[in-house]
Amino acid sequence: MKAAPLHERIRREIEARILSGTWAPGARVPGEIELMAQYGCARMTVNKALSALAHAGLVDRRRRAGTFVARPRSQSMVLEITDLAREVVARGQSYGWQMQTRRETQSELPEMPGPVLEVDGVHLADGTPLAFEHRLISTAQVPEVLTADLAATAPGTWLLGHVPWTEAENRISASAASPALARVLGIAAGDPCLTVTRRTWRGGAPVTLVHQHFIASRHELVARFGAA
Amino acid sequence: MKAAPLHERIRREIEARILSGTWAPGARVPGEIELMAQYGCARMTVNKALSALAHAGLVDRRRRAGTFVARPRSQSMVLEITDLAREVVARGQSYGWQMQTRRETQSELPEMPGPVLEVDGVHLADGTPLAFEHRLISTAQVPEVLTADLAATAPGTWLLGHVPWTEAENRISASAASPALARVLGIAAGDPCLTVTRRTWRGGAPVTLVHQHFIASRHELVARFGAA
DNA sequence: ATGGCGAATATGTATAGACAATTAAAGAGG
DNA sequence: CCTCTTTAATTGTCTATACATATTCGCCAT
Repeated sequence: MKAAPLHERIRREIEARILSGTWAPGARVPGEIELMAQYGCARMTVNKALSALAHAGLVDRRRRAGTFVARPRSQSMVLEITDLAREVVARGQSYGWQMQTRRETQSELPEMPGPVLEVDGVHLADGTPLAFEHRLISTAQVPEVLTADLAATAPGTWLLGHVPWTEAENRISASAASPALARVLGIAAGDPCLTVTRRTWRGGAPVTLVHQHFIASRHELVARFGAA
Repeated sequence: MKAAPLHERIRREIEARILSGTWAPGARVPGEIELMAQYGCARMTVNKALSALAHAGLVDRRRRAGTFVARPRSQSMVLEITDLAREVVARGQSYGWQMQTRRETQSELPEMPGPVLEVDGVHLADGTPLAFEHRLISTAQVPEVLTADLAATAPGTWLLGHVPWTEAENRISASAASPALARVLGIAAGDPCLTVTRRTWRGGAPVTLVHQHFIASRHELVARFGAA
């Protein structure tokens, strides 16, 4: 067995009763004093357990009123957007990156104004195209990127190892491949593509804006949440 | 101003220094004793701040070694999969649900065996089709669903208000509409669709399995993370 | 009934101290 | 130079206590 800390044990036992439905949404959870007596420990210990549950959104806590099982609201899930290179390798395929264009320019886009490095390229899995990527990187925010060898390392991979982000936004959509996109990916025009548009900021300032167009038949995004 | 608790203030100040790049990934964060002296508070207080940062993945803590700024790994984002009805209404459109078939049956699917309620239907936004949904709900896990009026309330909405989940998985992909799907959605066969397949479990037992096919031009998924 | 007001109560925050667990680093021995 | 052992630094957990803060409840006056 494992010697789980007490606050962890308390947390898990309460969690189990909530998830099993023993304590229905809206039901009252025993107060800190009560649990403290029940487990024979200090209030700080049960407080830590209950605070963790509140942070996870499993319970609502209100002063004077008490602690209650939260009613499920939205399925907020963790979507792990890992590095594409890592993801491909994890699937047992070989990863490749083919940079096509790279130029420094001045962006006029309202969502990312100023000097940018613009990079286009194709991600390959086992030598065949997987996705086309068009990316802008703010050189004002990330001047070091100008010295990076983005022909050897995909920009996403490079950024992941060098720049932390504070805010990010992903938009996921589907579209039919344009003739130009189809040519680059080696598919037929009109074939469905999964498009991911990702913007990241650091402290309010835009860092990068990327469009990735995946060949629909070769890629899907998987988001998981919960116990392993 | 706000009267932020001390541990919150400490957390935010450290967080700011990490995100601004003042403290680079791998750099050492002052130890608890040092911060304790710096802020003139008890160790539990700085511990709470640092623990929160560790929980959020911003720092790594190792006994004897110290606390270090974590190097960014994967962009793990929170993808809010809200209820479709709510989402449509939030966009200022009217929401509608049109159930098409409903039958109790025995599922042979390995990922969801046993007795299930099978529901097909179309989600409407402003009266026009937005997505087709095919759903299985385990009646062993959720017997109450048999008495729910799923013609009036979309099954997703009903489930969200009645059943908590412990584990869930989303798969997001793109595909071309089959003739049958195109007919139901009122689009042309071959038009791109965004497909979301969601499975949820409660304590290891499957609760529901749903396929949602969105008309690509009318819907995209948005995932956000970070400060408002 | 109704609306305001005070008091009881549950949570939130913080302190000071103690011991346990982990493990990097220094030192001892070969 | 390498390996094993010891040491010590640092985080992890827990206690017992105290006061702060928000909010519900009931009392009281209207």
